[in-house]
Amino acid sequence: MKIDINTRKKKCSCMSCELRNLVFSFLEEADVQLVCETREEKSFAKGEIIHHEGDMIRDFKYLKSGLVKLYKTTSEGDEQIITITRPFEFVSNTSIFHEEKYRYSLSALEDSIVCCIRIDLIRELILRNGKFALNLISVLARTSENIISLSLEIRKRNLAGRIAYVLLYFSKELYHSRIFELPVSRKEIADLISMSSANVIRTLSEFRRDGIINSNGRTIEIPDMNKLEMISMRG
Amino acid sequence: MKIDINTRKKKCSCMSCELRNLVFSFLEEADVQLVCETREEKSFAKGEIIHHEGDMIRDFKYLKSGLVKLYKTTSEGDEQIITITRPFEFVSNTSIFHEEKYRYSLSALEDSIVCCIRIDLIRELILRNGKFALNLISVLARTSENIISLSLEIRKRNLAGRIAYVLLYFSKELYHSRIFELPVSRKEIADLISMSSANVIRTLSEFRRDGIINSNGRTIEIPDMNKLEMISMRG
DNA sequence: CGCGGCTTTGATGTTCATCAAGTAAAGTGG
DNA sequence: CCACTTTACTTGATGAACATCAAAGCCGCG
Repeated sequence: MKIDINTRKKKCSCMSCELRNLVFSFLEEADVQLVCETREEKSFAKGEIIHHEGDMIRDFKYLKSGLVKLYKTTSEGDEQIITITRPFEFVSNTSIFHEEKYRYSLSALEDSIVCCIRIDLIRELILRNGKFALNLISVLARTSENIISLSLEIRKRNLAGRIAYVLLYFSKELYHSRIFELPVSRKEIADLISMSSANVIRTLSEFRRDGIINSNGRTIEIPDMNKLEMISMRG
Repeated sequence: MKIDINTRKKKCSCMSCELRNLVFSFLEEADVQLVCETREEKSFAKGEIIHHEGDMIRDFKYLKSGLVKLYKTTSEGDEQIITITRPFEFVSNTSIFHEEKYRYSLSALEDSIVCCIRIDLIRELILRNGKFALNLISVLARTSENIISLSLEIRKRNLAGRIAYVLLYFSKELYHSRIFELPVSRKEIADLISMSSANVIRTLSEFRRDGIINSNGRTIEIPDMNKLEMISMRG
């Protein structure tokens, strides 16, 4: 599905937005109105970059729909993927409150809609609404904790364990299904778990040969969760 | 230096505390007084555990002096060190605002003093003081970003690069000196960079043989920063 | 002074990266 | 729409990097 550049900015009602409960649950009606009027909703097609590391931070962004990856490009030019997240889990790069520029890049793995609210407005709301501030701290903390936790889970495993972990993550956390379409290339899995793409492919092939998964291109089926969980645990 | 258990709780004036500027710069005098009256200052000897993962969270903690490590114990029983920090950089595990129990353990690498403020009081201050909240968000975000950044720096390097990076971190960030005492065992370095302790030792020996460092037990001297930086960059 | 933990070094084998070569798939331009 | 180009994927072979195991020395502590 291609997205026309003219549809980049559109409006809907914030009052009924399902995400209002996540971040803006403690705002009064008037403030919700204020947010609603000044915000911009932007659509990004699969593969598009939402922001680059080094870009000036102007907006507080959260994901309304789609799937994104947060990543950093090393000086050698390869990507380190920090996290892959969906709406309701992802809010924003936490550096927005203490830095001028983004540390990490963000791009869309699926067609995505991002809601952008001026960071100045968020600051203002924090200043005058304690409940909003307290809730926001909690949401931001959760986002960071998820990233840290993911990194710990990955770094303690070997190649097979990492891949099993990632497949289970996609299956259980993102798609809630035993069958799903991988939203990423083999290379991107490699960039997420810090292994070579050749070995990611090899391991997926071995899983297929051993009946741990059925796969066809990016379609993955997990016939027996327990087997994969065993590999994830002992790897 | 041994610390008597009776000195665990002591008081000093918060008004003049150098850390007031970091976290409590936007409190009014009366609130600083309130914090000062209810807080507890606890001393921990080198090696003591400040809290275990799984402990109930009651306090907002920050480090007044000393050096601590934040870590997680895996189901196999080995430690993954998340970060090693000093005062002025470290504030607290960010899970305090959205979880009941600590996710990670914290222990003292050097004799340390931790200032403990009831989390309820911090919440109250957030609710009624927007500037305090905004500043706190910024400090918490910085803490998380440092952890994420460290993990990215480590995971993109090989063994020698990781060790060079860690030595430079100790030298430049923690001790601001070309000569310093390692605050951690070889095994703890291994737990920080996710490598085996035997290979950490081997690499340090090689660095010594090659004149990259001079070392005697835990004393490390870096005769030529550039050499180590070269290894850190290309590794 | 003897015990246990940390450190050190060597030998061995496993794991993983790299290189290369080929195939499939997907976009691109005429 | 087809030929072309590019990118993603796949597999095997090779070697480098790293873990593991083992034995010995050192040090601090009770």
